[in-house]
Amino acid sequence: MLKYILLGFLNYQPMTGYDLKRLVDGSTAHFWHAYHSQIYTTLRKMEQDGLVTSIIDNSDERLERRIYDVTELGKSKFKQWLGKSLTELPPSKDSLLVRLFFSGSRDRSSVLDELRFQRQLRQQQLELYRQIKPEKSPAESDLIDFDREAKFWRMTLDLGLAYEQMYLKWLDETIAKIESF
Amino acid sequence: MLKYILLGFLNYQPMTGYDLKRLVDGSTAHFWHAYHSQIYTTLRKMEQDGLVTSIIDNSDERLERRIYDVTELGKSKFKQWLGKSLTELPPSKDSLLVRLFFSGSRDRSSVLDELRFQRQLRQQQLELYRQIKPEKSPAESDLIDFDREAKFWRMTLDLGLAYEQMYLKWLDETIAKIESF
DNA sequence: GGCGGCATGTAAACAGTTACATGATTCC
DNA sequence: GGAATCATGTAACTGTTTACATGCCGCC
Repeated sequence: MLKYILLGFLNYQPMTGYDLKRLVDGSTAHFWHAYHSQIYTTLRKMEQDGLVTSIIDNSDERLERRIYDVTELGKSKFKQWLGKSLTELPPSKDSLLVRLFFSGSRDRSSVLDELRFQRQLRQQQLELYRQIKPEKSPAESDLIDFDREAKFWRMTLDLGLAYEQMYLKWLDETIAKIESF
Repeated sequence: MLKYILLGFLNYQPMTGYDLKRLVDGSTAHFWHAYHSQIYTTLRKMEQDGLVTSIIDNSDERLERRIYDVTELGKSKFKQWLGKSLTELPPSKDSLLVRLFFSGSRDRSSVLDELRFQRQLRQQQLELYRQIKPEKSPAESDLIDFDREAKFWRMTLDLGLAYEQMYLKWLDETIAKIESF
């Protein structure tokens, strides 16, 4: 999956691993995050597979930057991937729910502390989403063609917002339930 | 993570890999799914690590069933894990959103087809959740102590229901938006 | 002088997925 | 007779995470 995210961004412009990391953090991280280590190794793998090429930029003298660009093969594989619709629900994984599921034997206060802390984090995440303006940029404004692109970005952000609000509501209800046990 | 789910279930009763697979499918799969292959290999790994023991049951003659039971070490590791609260938001991954994010270059009809199909799947998932009654059982009713346990199970199910409803609403809105481009 | 951020990567471990494999029983 | 489900597992691969590693620059 990460492979396609990187191809997707490289379609806009050649970039370094670090640029890609920032783009991912500023946009797709909310529904697909990646560590820098994975980005660098995936780029190397993609180069071996002929999906991207890289050149070393020494213009800065003291720092070597490897700039990646997508190849024709990369472009076609990306389009191929976009062309094949998902036919299943993406599986979701939520370790908080796993923990709650098995919390029958835990102290009430311990469970409540955990849920209240998650509530804080969700609230912060919601504020963060609210500050994002897709009209302006996904961290690197001028890279991307913002007619159609921004609309799709906006839609994914809308789900993020709805998700956090739903989650907060559920946390509040769940905390209240446990308090009244 | 799967390790703790398996320990959690084995705390109720000794079981085979297949029993665990069914329990997972009938309860935690909505927030943490696992393939049978992973369950079997994880159980072997856990046995090596001393978290569980297994005995081979030949009572059936034609079929060898390996029955796993949690050890004291397994029980204590499980409690230790439950004791350490999550301090971060569990990362979420949703490949549909990745695809939508990069759908600026796609045909409108292709995106719409994909979203409409996801809508169907989400609707089915919602119906499925609505049929689940935690009061009755998580597939194997008599295994579990259903005072406190069922309440926590119910809470995770509530999130599943809220999630599907939120997702359906977002899909409807998003489909409408794309239709009106 | 120390800290944080920029910028790059590798290595090892762990987790998860897909494919292969077998054989019995039950339902149509 | 064939398909589906029960029931068990292994092997190979892919993907992800954590830890290790380095060195510069700018700020306080």
